[in-house]
Amino acid sequence: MLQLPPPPSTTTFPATAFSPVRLLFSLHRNHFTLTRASSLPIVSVSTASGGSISSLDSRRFDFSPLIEFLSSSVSSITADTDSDALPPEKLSEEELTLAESYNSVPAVLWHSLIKSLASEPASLSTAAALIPWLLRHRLCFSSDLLYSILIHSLGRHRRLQLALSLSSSTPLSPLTLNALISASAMNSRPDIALRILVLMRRRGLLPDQQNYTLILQSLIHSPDPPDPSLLFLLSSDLRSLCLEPDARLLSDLIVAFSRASDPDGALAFLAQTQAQGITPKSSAAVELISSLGNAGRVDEAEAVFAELRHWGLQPRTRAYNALLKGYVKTGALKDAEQVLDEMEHCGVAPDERTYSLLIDAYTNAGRWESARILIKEMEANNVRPNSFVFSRILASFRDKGEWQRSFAVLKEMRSTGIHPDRHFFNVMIDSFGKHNCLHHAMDAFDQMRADGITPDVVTWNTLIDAHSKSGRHDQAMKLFEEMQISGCAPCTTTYNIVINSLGEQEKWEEMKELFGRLREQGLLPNVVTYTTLVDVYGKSGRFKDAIECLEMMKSGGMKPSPTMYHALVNAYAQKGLSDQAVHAFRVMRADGIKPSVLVLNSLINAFGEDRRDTDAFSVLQFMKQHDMQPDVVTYTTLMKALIRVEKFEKVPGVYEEMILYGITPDRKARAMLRSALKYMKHALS
DNA sequence: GTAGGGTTAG
Repeated sequence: MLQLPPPPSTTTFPATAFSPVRLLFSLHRNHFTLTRASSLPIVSVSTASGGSISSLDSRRFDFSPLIEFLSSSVSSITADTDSDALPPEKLSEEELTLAESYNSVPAVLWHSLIKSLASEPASLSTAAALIPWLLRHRLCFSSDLLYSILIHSLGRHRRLQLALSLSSSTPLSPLTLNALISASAMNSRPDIALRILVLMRRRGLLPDQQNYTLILQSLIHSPDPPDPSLLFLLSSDLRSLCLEPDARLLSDLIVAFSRASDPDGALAFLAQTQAQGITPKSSAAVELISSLGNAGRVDEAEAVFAELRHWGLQPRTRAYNALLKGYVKTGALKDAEQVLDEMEHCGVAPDERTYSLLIDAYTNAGRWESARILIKEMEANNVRPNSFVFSRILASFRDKGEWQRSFAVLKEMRSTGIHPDRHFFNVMIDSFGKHNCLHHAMDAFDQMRADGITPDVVTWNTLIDAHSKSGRHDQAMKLFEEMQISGCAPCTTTYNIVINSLGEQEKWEEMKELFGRLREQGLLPNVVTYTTLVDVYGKSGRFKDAIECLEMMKSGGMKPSPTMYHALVNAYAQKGLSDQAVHAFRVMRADGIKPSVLVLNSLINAFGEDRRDTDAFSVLQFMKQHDMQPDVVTYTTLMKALIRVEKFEKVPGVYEEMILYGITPDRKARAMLRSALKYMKHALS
């Protein structure tokens, strides 16, 4: 039995509490909310303060015959599109009588019936069938309004695909398009929402302002940072709209650009906010400070932080943390320490993140003792350190090559009563692996499992790569098998690691087979996959195969990365094929990739190996002209080029220039100079 | 104005 409940006499609906079906009423006028406990959808109406619905108060409508009729004829209605066009007189007597009985149902009730039917998977098709039926019998008008209600409801119930497929059979009016935009945004597909928005604008239609907010919210709430191209599209569209965004929209824009690592975009909207006389939300300012800090732009981060006070807002822990992050990032330890002092001065309590950031800074600066003291201070202030801090410390030691300290970190951690988590173990295994201590890596792996932590795909990948990198390819393959037996599904990264391993062994057939298996598993090769292939083929002189992989990637719609071209240029360089290297370099630039010091170093190597020392030095000129800082590899490679053409006497000058530029020579650079001097002496004697 | 951080592959 499907019916509207009798109108309640008060706004508290005491009768419904005892009803066999539980109804929830919204407090808003003309707002329909419902939950159902029976198998049939219930339509309920809140009539808190009268209004258009109050005239219905004495009526009850039973929709169950209609729903029964629609659900039994759903297939014929949807399959036979002509039925929509049938005039009512050609329909059965039974249907006409049925339609007749709903003559006096007001539009709002039809709307809520559509909503409630669309909220349940079982009655979705009935909802879709109801609309043409209503139109056919002229019981309710404005087809696009009805469809937009249905689309909205589908969007709200995570049925975006259905909403989109519905749009193909619906006239795309501003109403339905707006509904589709909102449904896409609510289902975390800002990309689709934006596509529809662009479509609307091309037709000269104005999207609802609310939709911009929805799209932005969807971009902001996604776990990944917002796609810069989507943000660009959205903001240029907003500009062309010539409308003043409201405070919320502006703050969301600042947050979105900050999260997309585009502080300039965020700053532009901050300026606009202030120009409109609006104070931005402090959460937006915090995101901006954090983004500026990440980019190493601490001065500007400080300025925004100062603005916060200027707006009359008292910075809280989060704002301080954002500022602190910038100082830690740029290694400004003194400033970082001052933040903590100022927090204390202003009575703002540091939290776990505040301490973590500072501990991170101390560890990066090699001040392990200071970090330890801070951990103690943290405990004293009842802020519990967690596995995160220790993972960071561990990673810092790993990057410094101080893998031996892993044991001390683990000990310290355990003494603080913190259990290492999976993340911590993964970093630890990686640290041992990167420094060729496979026994320790395996011990950590065993320890992890003994602690009841199941290795994840990162754990296995790290282990497999560690073995492969130290030349134990067979062991790497064994672990790859073991991983799968344990029930851990390999990901694209796993395949990339194993493909690299096989490529280094020049096991081309097995490598191709694995590349095929990657796709069979429903995984997709990524830029790293293709770069790995280019790299291993290139290094063994199989340039034709390498180019083929590059083309395969491009035809797959993937943008080649700088690393990809670097692999190719490097491969040609090592074989002394300088013309080919130059060609690859040109293709790279044609693809819109800015040359990096890395790829230019390879180009220098290509010329050097091909005895074209003058060309090698012109690359150095190119670097200087384009404001790129040559590094120790640049100069070492140049010295090597000179030695190759036996211009030993020029080598010391290059070495001196390097030192003049403030570059510290490493072991290889010194060795290069020594061998030049040795040859010179030999030539003189 | 109640949310922000860590790990693997070229």
